[in-house]
Amino acid sequence: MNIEKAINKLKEKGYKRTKQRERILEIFSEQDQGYIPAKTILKEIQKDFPGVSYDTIYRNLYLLAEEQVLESTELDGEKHFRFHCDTHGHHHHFICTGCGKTKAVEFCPMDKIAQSLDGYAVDDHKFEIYGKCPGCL
Amino acid sequence: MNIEKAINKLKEKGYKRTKQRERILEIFSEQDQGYIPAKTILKEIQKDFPGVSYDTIYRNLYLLAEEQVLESTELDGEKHFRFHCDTHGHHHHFICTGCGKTKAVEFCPMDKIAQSLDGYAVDDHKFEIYGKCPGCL
DNA sequence: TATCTAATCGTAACCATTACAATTACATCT
DNA sequence: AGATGTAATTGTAATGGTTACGATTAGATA
Repeated sequence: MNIEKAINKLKEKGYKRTKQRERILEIFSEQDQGYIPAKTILKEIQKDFPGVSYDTIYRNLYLLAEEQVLESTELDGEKHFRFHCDTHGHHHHFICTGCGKTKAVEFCPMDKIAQSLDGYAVDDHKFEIYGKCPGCL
Repeated sequence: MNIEKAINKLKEKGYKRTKQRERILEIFSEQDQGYIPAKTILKEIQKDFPGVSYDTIYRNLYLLAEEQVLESTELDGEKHFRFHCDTHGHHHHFICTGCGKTKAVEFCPMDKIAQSLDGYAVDDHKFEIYGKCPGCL
């Protein structure tokens, strides 16, 4: 997902192109190796837009996640975001607790357990693996 | 895991038996169907110990989790706890977003993906399924 | 350019969690 | 039972991420 594509996706829904929003997308495209905490996004944007507010950061991150441009997870009580991986199908992530970088894991356990949840309505699931990547070992 | 067993486990490590700690364990044994938020534990204990402090609740919950008496997870940015399931082997949970009750899922995806993480050190993993249980549907 | 509305800013509130000094309670030993 | 050592609790405040909102600004469209 490149920036223009994302901006256009928003445009179609009536959302405007703003410098701040563009910058947020830039940050993710510059470093799309792993999940980034909201705090880090804020700090990064402040370099260009010193007066940027929390409202702007969170509103945009949540909007982008809503629109499937980003995907999010919660690590250590902080919300983290990364570009949504739409290059391949549904999958999960190994997340390095050292550097935050992720590695795709092309396996979804849901296929294996569907029948064991008869009578239950499954809305969502989370499968994440935590550890150290080769670079951090 | 009954209360006495848990208390003894702590005793062996030099931790003392206190009324508050006992009450915490009681609460979990009274309602061991699902994850309980820390906030709820606090409220419940306050009925018996009006002056109980945050420190006491969190210290005990974390201690009990550390000692494998409880297990914990984070839902909606809040820490939740439940009795540790030691009656059967390693497994995961379906968690009802309506009532919080859980259902054990006897399948761990880690077995299937071990080989795909060569060179990575896996420390932990999380697999949770969210939805509505039959009772909440 | 006028207008409409989304978006941002500045700031404060919110809320779960964490921290800590002072006090109290538990367990053990004599 | 009383003294002692240490864990545990209390009371309260700080922390930190997130959320909220009125006032202002800036895209987009005609």
